[in-house]
Amino acid sequence: MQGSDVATEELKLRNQICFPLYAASRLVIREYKPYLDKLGITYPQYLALMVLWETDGVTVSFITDKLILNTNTVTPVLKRLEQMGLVERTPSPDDERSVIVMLTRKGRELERKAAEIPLALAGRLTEGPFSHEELSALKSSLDRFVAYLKCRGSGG
Amino acid sequence: MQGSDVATEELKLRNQICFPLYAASRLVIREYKPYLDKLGITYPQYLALMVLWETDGVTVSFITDKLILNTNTVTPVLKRLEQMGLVERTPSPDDERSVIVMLTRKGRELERKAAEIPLALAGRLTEGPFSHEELSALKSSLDRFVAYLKCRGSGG
DNA sequence: GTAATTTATATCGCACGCGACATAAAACAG
DNA sequence: CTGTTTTATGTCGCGTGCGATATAAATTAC
Repeated sequence: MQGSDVATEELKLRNQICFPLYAASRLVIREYKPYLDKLGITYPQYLALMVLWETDGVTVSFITDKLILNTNTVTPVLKRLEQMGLVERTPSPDDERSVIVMLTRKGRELERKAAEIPLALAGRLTEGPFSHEELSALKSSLDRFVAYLKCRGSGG
Repeated sequence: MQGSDVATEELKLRNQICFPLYAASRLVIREYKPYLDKLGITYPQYLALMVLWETDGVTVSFITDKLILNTNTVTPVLKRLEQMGLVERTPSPDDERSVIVMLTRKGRELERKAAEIPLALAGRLTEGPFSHEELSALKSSLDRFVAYLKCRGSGG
């Protein structure tokens, strides 16, 4: 009977990890919202811009790989960023199938305005009851979690 | 200069916690998909049903509180579950504003079919390079994370 | 008791997120 | 070189997720 209880507990534990992940993800994005609103962008748009701020002039598939998202999600995001005048999309001369995404001057300027965001978010977390060690361990586990689950999508 | 570096590192750490959360959430939901497809339901629909499997005959706001979602998200989910014949929505006799959500026989029967899901997901995680301690610590941190951020939404 | 306010739920619009499918260019097979 | 396959990107449809707003019932103010 006791062995069964332990198994049940482990089952509960692993089952319940999924909902906290789902809830935490939405809640943290909600923390970003007031700062992103000031820039007039959404969180996925911010993610795409962060990729470009680190490496400008990359293909769509480079961005989908970094964000672990499909083309059918990233393409509309990039089109909206283009409509806002933050990026430009041009076919690659090397491979006409590929599309090169480049920041405009306006897109590069937004990086400076966005610099306050990680500062502000870090402040919000240090206000809370989280030690540096706990956040470090959390990030480390999440990174391994993502690395493990990532490859199970398109063949691994 | 070194003090500044430490600050920069902390900033990076806390900034980068958000993306792993976002990615992990989507990737874990993707792991659920094949099992939920067999039941013909989505992950948010599964969450709503889990609330009802634990406590049947509750109000819409009870479900929104449990799932930390707004009415404008939960109502369409419940209407789809109603269209599938899994739940029934009836105005509360006590308070005509409230809507009581009850499982149908079909909705209760689905619980047994869904029992394999946590088993299967637990299997997938134990296959991976995650110790019981790590998963336990991850869940613990996420729960505190959610509890901390939850109250900052509608007044705390 | 009537008016103003709060509360529970729902509607609307927009932006994802993704499965299924389409299209066009590159690579490959013969 | 021509036909097939693969690859990169895009379109379409559906189901969230949420801000803004609507509606109706309960509560409160007076």
